[in-house]
Amino acid sequence: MDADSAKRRSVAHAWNLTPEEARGLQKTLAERLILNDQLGPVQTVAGVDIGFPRGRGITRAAVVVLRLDDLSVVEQAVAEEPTRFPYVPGLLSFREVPAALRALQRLSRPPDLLLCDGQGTAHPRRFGVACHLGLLSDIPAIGVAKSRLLGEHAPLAREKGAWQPLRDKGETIGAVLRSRAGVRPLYVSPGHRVSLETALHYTSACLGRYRLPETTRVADRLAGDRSA
DNA sequence: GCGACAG
DNA sequence: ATCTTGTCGC
Repeated sequence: MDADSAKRRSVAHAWNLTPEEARGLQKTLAERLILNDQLGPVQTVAGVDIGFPRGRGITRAAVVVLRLDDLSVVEQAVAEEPTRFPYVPGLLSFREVPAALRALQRLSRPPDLLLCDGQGTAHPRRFGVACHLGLLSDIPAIGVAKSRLLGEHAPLAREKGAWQPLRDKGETIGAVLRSRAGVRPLYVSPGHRVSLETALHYTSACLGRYRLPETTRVADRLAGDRSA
């Protein structure tokens, strides 16, 4: 094999996985997902985001827990780890999940719901980062991505709250949601223990004055450079 | 073979 | 994701 593929394989080896094996694992794990509502009363929602400070080879995961009723911050946690997997479209979770799980474990109490930065089922094998993190942590999870990985949808009305199903190969894999009038839509999809309808409901409930949910905005800052 | 491609 | 200031547009 050439030098590049050799390097990718060695990095992936930290997970004992080649990209091909990772795809196979996604298909296996996807069978265990719960895609209907199996969650209790939601009082706290956690925003999860990952950052890569100055390309220094480390992955920083930030988790911020907010109260659903007033979106005030309850608790936050950060975890850093050496980056052990390259960015490969469709395999994002293998890069972000390890640090995210560690940050979650540092919370004094698990949140009732996870709002992840990235896709849930709106993924080639229906197993985006929100599915991976939700399944491994066993916490209901929703994927809220800033851009599209795959799928098509009908034209979206310009006003806030407008949404359309996101489809791929004849199935609905998520939805595009206009979080603010005229802005680029959000790509919302179930991660684990949540239906699409419920995913849209809680994503809308976390919206404040900006395009992105407050949960991910706060987590963004923590995962960013100048903090921690 | 030629694009597309979460973060 | 990250590199980075001012600038075009509503």
